[in-house]
Amino acid sequence: MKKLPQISEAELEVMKVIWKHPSINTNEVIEKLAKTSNWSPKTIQTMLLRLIKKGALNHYKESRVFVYTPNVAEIDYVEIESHSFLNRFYNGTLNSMVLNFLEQDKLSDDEINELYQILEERKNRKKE
Amino acid sequence: MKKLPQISEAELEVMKVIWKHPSINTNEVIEKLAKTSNWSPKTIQTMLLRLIKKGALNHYKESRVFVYTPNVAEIDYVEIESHSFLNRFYNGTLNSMVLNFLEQDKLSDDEINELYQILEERKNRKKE
DNA sequence: TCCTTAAACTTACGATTGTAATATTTTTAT
DNA sequence: ATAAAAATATTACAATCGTAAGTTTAAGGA
Repeated sequence: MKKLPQISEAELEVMKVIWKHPSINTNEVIEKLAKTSNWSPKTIQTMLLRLIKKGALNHYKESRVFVYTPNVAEIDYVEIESHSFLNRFYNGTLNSMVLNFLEQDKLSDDEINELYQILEERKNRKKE
Repeated sequence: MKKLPQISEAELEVMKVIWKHPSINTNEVIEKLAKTSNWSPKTIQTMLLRLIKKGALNHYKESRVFVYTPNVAEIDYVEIESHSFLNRFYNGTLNSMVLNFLEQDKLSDDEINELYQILEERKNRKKE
């Protein structure tokens, strides 16, 4: 499995917009983040820089501005983080987490039903 | 909801042994951690100190040594971290996470069955 | 071509973290 | 009562992070 760079909390927010809009340029990133954060453009540029240095992003110049593309796939990153999280708190298994949520009454009846449905459908699909 | 102190990755390992053995003293903490880590005793003492400063631990002197007890409940901490994790990666819901794991084929048939069983039992229990 | 401006590059700075070493204070044993 | 040993307290130091400001370079307009 590919080793992914360490991405910090704030950097992750930047990655998210780039995952959502690959081939986005500096200003566009800043614009998007202006809506969800109150970071200064300078701050965002620092984070872009750091993400490049870490190898999380690729960038190239398009006419006058830099354009960024992810160098790590969101799916891979989320997977790694999920496993690391499950290992830290739930013995490494998703089922432990679900069980724990149920025991702590953290799921509404609707959610439980939905989950049940999801699994049922999955089981049926597998059978064919 | 009570605001919990920020606990770092390494500090969390220390918290875990104290959650598991409340009223444990410095040396015992060091012993336990020797088995799972290769931290120097000094490092562990630093972390105990920081956890006290942060308010994550209580400590008192018992004869000649310090004894530590958790000042934040594991259950609360895990809950906060779980929600923060789900928010960061799965739109805040456990169901999204489960769905994602299913879609990515991250669960074995056995796990899926187990999960199904767990939910089924839960639904039946609710009904009575 | 030269100036203005926008973009990118360099530098900054305090907080937290990982990882201890050193120093001081208490205890215990002689 | 002192010395040795054990425990606690103080100090250290580089890396990462959040949060930018200042400086240089390049590009577009006059």
